[in-house]
Amino acid sequence: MIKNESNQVCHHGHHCVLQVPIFRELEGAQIEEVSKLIHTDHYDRGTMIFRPNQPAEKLYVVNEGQVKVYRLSDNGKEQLIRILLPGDFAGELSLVSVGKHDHYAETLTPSAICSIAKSDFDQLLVRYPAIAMNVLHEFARRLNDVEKQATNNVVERTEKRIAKFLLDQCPPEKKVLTLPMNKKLLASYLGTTPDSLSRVLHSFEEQGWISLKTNKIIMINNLDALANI
Amino acid sequence: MIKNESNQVCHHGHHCVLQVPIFRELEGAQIEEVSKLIHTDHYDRGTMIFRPNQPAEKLYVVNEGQVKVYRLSDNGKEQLIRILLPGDFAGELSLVSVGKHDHYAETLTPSAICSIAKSDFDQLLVRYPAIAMNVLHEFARRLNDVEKQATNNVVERTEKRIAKFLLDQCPPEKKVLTLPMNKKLLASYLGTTPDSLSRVLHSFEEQGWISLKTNKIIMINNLDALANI
DNA sequence: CGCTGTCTTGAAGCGTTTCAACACAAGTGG
DNA sequence: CCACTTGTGTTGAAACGCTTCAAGACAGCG
Repeated sequence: MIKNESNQVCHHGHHCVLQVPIFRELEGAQIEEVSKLIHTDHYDRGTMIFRPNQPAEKLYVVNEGQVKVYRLSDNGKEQLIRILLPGDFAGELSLVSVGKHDHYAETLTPSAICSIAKSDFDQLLVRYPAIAMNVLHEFARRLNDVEKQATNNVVERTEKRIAKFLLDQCPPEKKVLTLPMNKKLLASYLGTTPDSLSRVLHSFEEQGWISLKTNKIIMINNLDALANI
Repeated sequence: MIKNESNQVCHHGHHCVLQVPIFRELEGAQIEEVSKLIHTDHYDRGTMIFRPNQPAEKLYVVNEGQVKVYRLSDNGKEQLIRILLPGDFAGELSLVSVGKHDHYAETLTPSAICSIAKSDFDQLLVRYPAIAMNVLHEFARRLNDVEKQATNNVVERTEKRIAKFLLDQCPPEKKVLTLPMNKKLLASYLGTTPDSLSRVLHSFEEQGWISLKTNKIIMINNLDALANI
């Protein structure tokens, strides 16, 4: 058992596999087998896991830490696609014939990341239908999320997108939320600029709907007002 | 064999199954089995296949025709998610636990659509890993498409998005493209308004980069100019 | 403590939408 | 087959929302 810089605990061997949701149904000897195919690496903060035009030959599963997946537009802007948390995976392009990544994956914190070669993973899927089903469900969930966000970003005003995000993130009954990333990234995720995001948040605060506690902690005072923007 | 209003041919029974890409590896008795679980319906133009808040209990596969899948934003705007062509499927939410649709699916032309109950489909996936793999690949491909378009819509200017779309649609060597939908829908797909789309297309024409032949046929005269906007 | 990067704030500018009015195309019924 | 109807496409002028840029405040981290 190892402790890395981010104070998260990492188990080697079998437990790595068990922690990953898509492998949750495995038992006994199966775990042994799967474990042999998986390789876990530890990365410092700010490490590039893969970049565009690199051959996509592995599937990556985040075990600990956070990884940002983003794209660079022609005009050089960074557009955040999503933040991977433990259990999330990336590199799904390696599952299809198009063999090149077209986005970046970069660690935000020190991270432990499992990787499986495409060929090995293909065999696992055939051998253990339960894994394939888990992956399928995860894909369906993500497909829905992305489609939802895509339409949102295009159709709704910036103010509304931000309000919606706050409501989504706000845990029920708690009314206090911690932003999962800094505001520069959040702005990119919401399809706006840090400048506009800052302006909107402060205007919400002026109206008394929220209170900005620290840079990453926000208190919601008026859920209804935010919902009705 | 039946001919419907759109002059497309529909085979009943086994052939319906064979036409669907995700079932392409099936043979002989397997086709028999799968065919029993699939029900094919014919719909007129403008029929709603499913709508939000309806329980999602079936997976739909388009056999013939076109189906538009869209969402309605709070402010009532229709945002096109995608157009389903023969072989494409919808209702993937029925694969995950969240049991409600949150978008609309409506036929654009007279269509033949296969449906499979969620429970039956689940069994098929477990029984025939090849089907699961096909679905997985299709999901990965779509996930990538949607993510790409989502970032595009947010980061790039309207002009550039439209130019990119034209280039994407333009068949290599042919330089003539037929729009897959009318301009109202296309505008929604590209995250803009019919007004703006019209303006941009006509400005492209004024510069000599394209020629608007009919409402749905466009000739590309200068690929490089469009690519370098 | 001082450096570096992030966050904030104002003023100016630009792209895009909106609205209304008209042209046009497609589909319907006499 | 033509006139009618309905919906889609076009065009201009005005208004709006958002980004941009620059400059300063602040926070995090060595």
